[in-house]
Amino acid sequence: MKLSTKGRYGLRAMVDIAQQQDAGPVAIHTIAQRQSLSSRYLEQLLIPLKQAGLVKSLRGAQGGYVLGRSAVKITVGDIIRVLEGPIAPVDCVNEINPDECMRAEHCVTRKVWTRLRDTMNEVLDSYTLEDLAQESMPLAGSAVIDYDLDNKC
Amino acid sequence: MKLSTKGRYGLRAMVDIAQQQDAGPVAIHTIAQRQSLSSRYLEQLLIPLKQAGLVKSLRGAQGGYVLGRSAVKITVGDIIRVLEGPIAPVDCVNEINPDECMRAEHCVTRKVWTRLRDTMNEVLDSYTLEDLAQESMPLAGSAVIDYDLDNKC
DNA sequence: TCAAAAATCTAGTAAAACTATAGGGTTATG
DNA sequence: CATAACCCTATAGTTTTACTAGATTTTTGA
Repeated sequence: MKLSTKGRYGLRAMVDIAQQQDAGPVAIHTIAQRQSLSSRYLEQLLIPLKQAGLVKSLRGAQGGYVLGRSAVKITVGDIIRVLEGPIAPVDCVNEINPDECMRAEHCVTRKVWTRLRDTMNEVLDSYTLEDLAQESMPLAGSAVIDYDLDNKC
Repeated sequence: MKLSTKGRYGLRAMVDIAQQQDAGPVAIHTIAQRQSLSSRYLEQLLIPLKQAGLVKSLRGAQGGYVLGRSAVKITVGDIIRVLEGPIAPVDCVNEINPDECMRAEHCVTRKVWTRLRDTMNEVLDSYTLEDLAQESMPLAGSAVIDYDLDNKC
C-alpha cells in the first residue's frame, strides 16, 4: 500500500511549479535541482501530467512548465491518479478499468475495498495544489536548505 | 497503492477460518481449496498471522487453524498490517519504523500522507472479521460455486 | 505401533515492477 | 546558428512478488 516515486516526486514537482511559476515557466532542471531529483527521470513524469492537462509546456530557450489550470482546481488526487493509475486498493474496485473478478457478486471483502477506495480518493481530493503551495511559501524565500536531502517523501 | 496477494488472500483465509471453525480446526488445504489458492503459498501467509496471535494452530491429524481471539476483536486492519506491513502511503509517516527523511520538518506533502495514513487505518479498523464472516454466511451453506475462480480480490 | 494427516522450516526462482539512465531527436530564442 | 529547453523511445540494474519445492516434525487413530 505504498506510493511509488512517481507519485511522490511528481507531486513535489507540481508544488514546485505552482510556487515558482509567477517568475515564468519553470525548467525541468530547475525543479530537479531544487527538489534534488534526477532531471531525466522527472522528465518522464511530466509527460503524462502534460497529457492530462495538469501542466503546459513551452519549448525552446526560456521555456519550461506552467500549471495547466489554476492551482485551486488541481487536487493531489488529480496528480496521483495520473502518475500512479486509479487509486484503489485492489484492481477489481477500480472504476476506470475494473479488472473484473468472477467472485465479485459474492465477495465479502469487496465492500471493504470499495469503502477504502472512496475514502482514499476523498482525502486526496480534499487537498489542492494551492493549499500545499501556500504552506511552504515562507520557507521558499529563506535560505537554501543545506542538509543532505533524501527522497522518502 | 495496491494491496498484494498477501493481504487479499490472507484476509479471505481469515474470513474462511472464522466461518468454518465451529466444526473444529480448519486445515490449510481445506481453505486453499475453498478459496482456490495455492496451499503452499497460503501456508506462508499463516506463519506471520500465527506469530501475531491472530490464529492458533493445531498440528497433527485433525489439526488446522482456529482464530487466536474472538472474531469481533480482529479487524481487517489487524490482518493487513501483519501481512503487508504498516499501512502508510509513504515510509516516512509510518509509526512503527519511520524511515526518517531529512526534509520532514519542511515537507509540504507530509501532512497529506499523514492524513491519508490515518484515514486508511480508520477505515480498515472499522470492519471486524465478525462483520465479514456474517456477511456471507447464507452462501456458505449453499452449493459449491462452480464458475472459474480468479483471484483479483 | 505405525501410517497418514497435518503443520513447520528452509530454499530457490521466474516474472513483473520499479527506478532510473541513455541516446537521439525537435522547437524556440536571442 | 548556437544554445536552451522540451520530446520520445529504449534499455538496464535492482527489488519485489508470487509462487514452487523438498525435507522435517507433530499428532491422531486404527
